[in-house]
Amino acid sequence: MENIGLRLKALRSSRGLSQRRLANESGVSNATVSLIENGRTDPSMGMLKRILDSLNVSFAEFFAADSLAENRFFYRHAELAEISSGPISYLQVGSDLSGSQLQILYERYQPGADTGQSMLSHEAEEGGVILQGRLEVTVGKQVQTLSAGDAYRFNSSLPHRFRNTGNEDCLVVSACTPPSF
Amino acid sequence: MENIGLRLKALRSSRGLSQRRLANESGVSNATVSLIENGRTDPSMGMLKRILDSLNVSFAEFFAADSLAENRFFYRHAELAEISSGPISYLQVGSDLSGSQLQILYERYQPGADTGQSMLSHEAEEGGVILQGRLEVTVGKQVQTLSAGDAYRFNSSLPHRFRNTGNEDCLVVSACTPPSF
DNA sequence: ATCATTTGTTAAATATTTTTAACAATTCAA
DNA sequence: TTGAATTGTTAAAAATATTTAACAAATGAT
Repeated sequence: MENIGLRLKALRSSRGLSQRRLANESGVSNATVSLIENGRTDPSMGMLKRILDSLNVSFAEFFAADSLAENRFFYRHAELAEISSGPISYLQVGSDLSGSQLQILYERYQPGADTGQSMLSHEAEEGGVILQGRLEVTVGKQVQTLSAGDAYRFNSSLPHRFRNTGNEDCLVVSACTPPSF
Repeated sequence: MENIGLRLKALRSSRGLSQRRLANESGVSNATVSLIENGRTDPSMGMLKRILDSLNVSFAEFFAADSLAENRFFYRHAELAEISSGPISYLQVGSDLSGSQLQILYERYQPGADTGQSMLSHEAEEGGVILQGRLEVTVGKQVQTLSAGDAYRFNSSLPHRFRNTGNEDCLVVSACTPPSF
């Protein structure tokens, strides 16, 4: 049950809980949590259920990530999938987009962060809304600096580039169809 | 874990398997299957997985029925839920219809099978298509004998009755909204 | 630095599940 | 009807999971 352990560990740490804290709230021992997470035991349904209950996660939700096509509707911020970090971090809504036509990202650009001038393009359509900071967006030969509340939208086949020209982090929510990476 | 046992039992019998047969193909003892089905034990995830594997059902699929609104879209014939057997057998598309407005059934009437003249009615709307055999349908004061390709449709508040007047099994696909049982 | 918490892990004791092996009840064939 | 095979169930034995209680390592506060 290696897989179950890994998934539980990810779920617990995404909520910022310690093994003991989770164990207490679940009514199981901390040893149980440890053994399950490390795949050193084959937990009973009852144990797993008690733990998932205290996390407000149903069996269905817990195992939903199994299906290739995801069937989850709601995601806590801590559950967003970090598909890239560094000067630009991308948090994706949903972890498995196979079979999906839509990709939604929560992006954070550190000051000076730049997607580069490579101007790479791909066959898709994308757009986004700026939440905080300043973002210089280049599409084709046009350049604009956007700030909180502004938005963009274009065909991804046009060369494009993003750059944080401000001195604070820039936050963006973007969407792309079909998913680009 | 009462609920899980019932679901497993439904799943197994819908495939026409005995406890021993399923146990052998899963590599567990028949006692385990019996204990789980009757809720007399709290099975380990490993045991449940071995059993579900041999049924070609993933955890995600098995627990998907947990969500009140089902999120499955496709059902193999062997997965239809047998909600009644005997002279008239009803196979339902989907096992949990709570929250759903539509019930779809695959019905088999043995020769002579009769829903009875009780003419009970309920507040709903229903209809169906005959696939094979002959079916005498009574609605209010009207009587018709339908055969393959024919169909029916009426408000369930009218008294109605179904009877197989032919000498071969009669197959019907019906729909009802809201679900009647 | 030091002490006190808190972290995750693990061995031994306990509790539970799982198997083995039997049982009665049913089904099928002759 | 009979015997043989299959059904689902269950008690006792065997195997395994869970808890208790300890440990070392990391963290935080004074």
